[in-house]
Amino acid sequence: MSSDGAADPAEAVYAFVRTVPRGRVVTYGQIADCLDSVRLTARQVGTILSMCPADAPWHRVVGAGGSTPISKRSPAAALLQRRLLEAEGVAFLGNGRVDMARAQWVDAPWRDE
DNA sequence: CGCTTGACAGGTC
DNA sequence: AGACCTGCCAAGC
Repeated sequence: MSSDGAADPAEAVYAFVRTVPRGRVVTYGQIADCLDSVRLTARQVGTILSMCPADAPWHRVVGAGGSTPISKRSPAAALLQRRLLEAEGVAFLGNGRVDMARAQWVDAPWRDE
């Protein structure tokens, strides 16, 4: 129905986070790296996610290292995120960080380490 | 058209 | 270990 369709980077981000399975998280940079089709940067992902609609599991998106930068803007949002993630079975570290080693979801085109 | 801002990332001090 | 700087790139004014 629209001529643009996939030209909307925001929709690509929402679509990506929707593909994240329950109990798994992704980082802003990871999204930007996988969505190279829309040439996004980690910053844009965050900005877009800030407008995130209710149908996008934004709580599965965390910063690098499993931190939640939203905590400075909205501590309530960070708490909600942690709540939702814990409810999904995501492992948390003692300092309020996600256990990336276990919860970070890796898509196919992940480079060799 | 250009400066400012921004849910980031990584490095340095 | 916390504070500060740069790079990235797009959207807003």
